[in-house]
Amino acid sequence: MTKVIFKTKNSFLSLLRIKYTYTMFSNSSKYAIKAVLFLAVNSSENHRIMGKDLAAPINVPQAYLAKLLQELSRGGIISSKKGPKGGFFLSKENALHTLMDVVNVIDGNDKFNSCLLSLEKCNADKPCPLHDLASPSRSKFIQSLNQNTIDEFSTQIEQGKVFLPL
Amino acid sequence: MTKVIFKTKNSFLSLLRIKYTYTMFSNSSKYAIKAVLFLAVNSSENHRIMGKDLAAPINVPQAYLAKLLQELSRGGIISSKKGPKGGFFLSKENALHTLMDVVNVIDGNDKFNSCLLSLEKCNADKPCPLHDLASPSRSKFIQSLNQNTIDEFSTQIEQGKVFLPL
DNA sequence: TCTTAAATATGACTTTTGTCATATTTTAAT
DNA sequence: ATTAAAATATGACAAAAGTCATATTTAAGA
Ligand code: FES
Ligand code: FES
Repeated sequence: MTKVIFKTKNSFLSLLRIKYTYTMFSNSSKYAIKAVLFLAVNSSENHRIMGKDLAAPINVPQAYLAKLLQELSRGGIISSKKGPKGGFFLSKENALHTLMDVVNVIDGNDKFNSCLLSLEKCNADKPCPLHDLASPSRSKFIQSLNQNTIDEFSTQIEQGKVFLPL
Repeated sequence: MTKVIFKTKNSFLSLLRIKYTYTMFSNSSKYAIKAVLFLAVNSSENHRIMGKDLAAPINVPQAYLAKLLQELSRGGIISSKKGPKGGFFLSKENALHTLMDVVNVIDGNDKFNSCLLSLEKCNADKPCPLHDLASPSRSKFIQSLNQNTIDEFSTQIEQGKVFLPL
């Protein structure tokens, strides 16, 4: 028997969210990336966006997002202005960061550099059984997380080549 | 100031283990995969291996591994025999399972089929900004998790093409 | 049959991650 | 100056993942 308790609107909504999938990103990082990219496309120095207006379009719990935005702001990934007419935005310099910078701020550094199975560094000379299956593409993926700027991603979005997910 | 308390030998050892890296596998799944592959190479119907003799060579905490082995056994991924001279082993049929079967038993099903960023299914028609970077290789990887049998992996290990990590 | 060696079941506990709420600080506008 | 609207700091709490320990069950061998 499944027991469900409805406490608040948010906890109800969270039932609809799919959690904990194997994507190498923590939920927090995913949320943060979505927020940053949304800001990249929709905000600017003089068009700031409030936390609560950001939460809905990217489908992230408002209170949780608030916390993430604060971490991103502290980490220099996004900019903000307090008070009335305040909000969050991406400066030109902010947009030069990479997505790896985003996850480093949210989840800490050095999460991507080890073997799929072992505790050692991934090593082509003594590959684990999954190395050849995963490693070439994996390192390419990690490389673009490290190299492509947020600005580049937002250009792709503006050109309609890729889409910002809910 | 870092405060470290040494409680037991195992909790000391666990300090040496690298935890929580972004590899799409949970620690439990990684441990389970290592255990299964080790059994595939080193055990047979009439050469069973005890839990405690398995823990050391694959560098997994003994008590934790015990629990995983029990789940794997219940899930039909590995075989076991109780009592003196008992232990764990892989039958011929066991070895026909895939690594995806292993992680399904340990972490539950349907962990691999969603977009890196969104809650929707990954969708080539409306790709998220990371889709093209990750998806082609990712689906190939997932496909071989689903198709290659444990037997095939163990052959590769026996041929010295790949190695079982600590 | 008794003893002993093994897996099994069960669950307590810890750490990490995810979630939500609230008091404080800053600043624009009146 | 005062007010109100925003971010910020802080932390309580919940859920999931990881870790460890112990009592029970099964079966081999004396
Ligand atoms: S050695 Fe395991 S992924 Fe490279
Ligand atoms: S749409 Fe996001 S990974 Fe495919």
